[in-house]
Amino acid sequence: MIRILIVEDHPAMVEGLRKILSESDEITTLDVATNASKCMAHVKGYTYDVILLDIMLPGSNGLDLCSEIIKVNPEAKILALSTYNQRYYIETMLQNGAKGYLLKNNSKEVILHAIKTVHAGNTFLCEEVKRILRQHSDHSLALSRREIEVLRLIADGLTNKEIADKLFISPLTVDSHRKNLIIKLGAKNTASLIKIAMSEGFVSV
Amino acid sequence: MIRILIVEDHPAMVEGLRKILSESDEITTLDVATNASKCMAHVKGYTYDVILLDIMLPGSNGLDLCSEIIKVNPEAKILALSTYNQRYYIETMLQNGAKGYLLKNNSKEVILHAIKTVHAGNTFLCEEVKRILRQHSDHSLALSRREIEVLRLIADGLTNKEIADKLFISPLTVDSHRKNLIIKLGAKNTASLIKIAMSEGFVSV
DNA sequence: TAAACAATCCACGAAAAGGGGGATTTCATA
DNA sequence: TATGAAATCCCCCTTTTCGTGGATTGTTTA
Repeated sequence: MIRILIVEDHPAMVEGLRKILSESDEITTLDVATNASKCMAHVKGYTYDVILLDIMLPGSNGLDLCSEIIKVNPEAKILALSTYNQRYYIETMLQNGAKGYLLKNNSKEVILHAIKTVHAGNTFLCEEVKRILRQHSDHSLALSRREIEVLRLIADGLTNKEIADKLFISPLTVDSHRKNLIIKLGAKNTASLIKIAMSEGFVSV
Repeated sequence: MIRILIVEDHPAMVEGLRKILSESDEITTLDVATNASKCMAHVKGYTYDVILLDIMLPGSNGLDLCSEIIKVNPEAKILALSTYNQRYYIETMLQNGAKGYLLKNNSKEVILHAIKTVHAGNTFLCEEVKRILRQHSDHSLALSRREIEVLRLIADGLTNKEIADKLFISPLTVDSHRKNLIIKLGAKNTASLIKIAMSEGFVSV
């Protein structure tokens, strides 16, 4: 029996998952957590076979929560389940230790198959996610830590000078980062840079 | 018996809604549509008591679909059901004829109550949506048609001159729109303008 | 019908960003 | 230990945006 923890804050979604999971006699939904702290409380008290983890949670996000869970239990088999198909989310989730990434528009069959795959110790990515990861895997989309930091400050409306003051570096350095960001994300200027950054999930709404 | 059409493309969500609705003996789920064209086919062939309409649909969006449905049946009682709490979505949905707006994080009780309220001919907005509509209702967030048009072109990386050429107006006019947009949305510059615009839903990802 | 708003256009100067270079240091890792 | 990437800093010149002010012509609508 595969024992599941569902981490999800939409009641209707929880009902649906419960229903779908109950149709398989290999799977049982043991617990449901509707936010990060409840999730951690469950994870600290019990070892689940698979954790179904949503990305958007009230007051926190699944990306950080994933790291937290892995810190407590490095063996945890986390399957991300999200509406969001942003590349950054997918990559960060996998970097943070998730064993799979599943979009919510998948059928019940795919959902069940994903859970079984992850439980068996393998990685599961749904088709659309695979496609997204293939896309521009050539044109270097990998942003450095500092670049992401600068990017978010730009999105908040700070100028090169203001960012420089905040990070204790030269405005010229910030300008270099900005130019590199524009090139890396294939933007035309700062405006489209922000649009792309948000589409990819680097900057959250 | 309140006859429902669910327009939603996440199988698990559909299952959950079916389950929740089936718990009320006043409500029955007659049909499910997973995209806009299937929805229109259903709406043209039958008159539902309430239509539960998701905003994010494959290849189209609930905003336009709402107008389409109202065009076919001006009496349709549409209840928007969405993850998205962007002000623009809420306002546009209501302008386009929806009778209610419900966020997916609401409990089954609220969902059932919303359906009954809309069916009874009243408007239903969940608490968070009411709160969002109250916020900055003072500071004029209403953008004109032209402003939204210009805003989206700015987000795509076009300069004032390029936008001017595209819209057959003077670059100075575009500049005026840009400045007004920055003031109206309370941005510091174009970068933060785009971030806010996307957060509010004026520009989609 | 007057007021309010949308959409258009303008001027001037300051500030910021963009384009195209180049360079050094540090740090991880292959 | 050499290679490469990340992070830092620099120059020159052009283009674009920003901040301040305006003004006119329509079209709703209270």
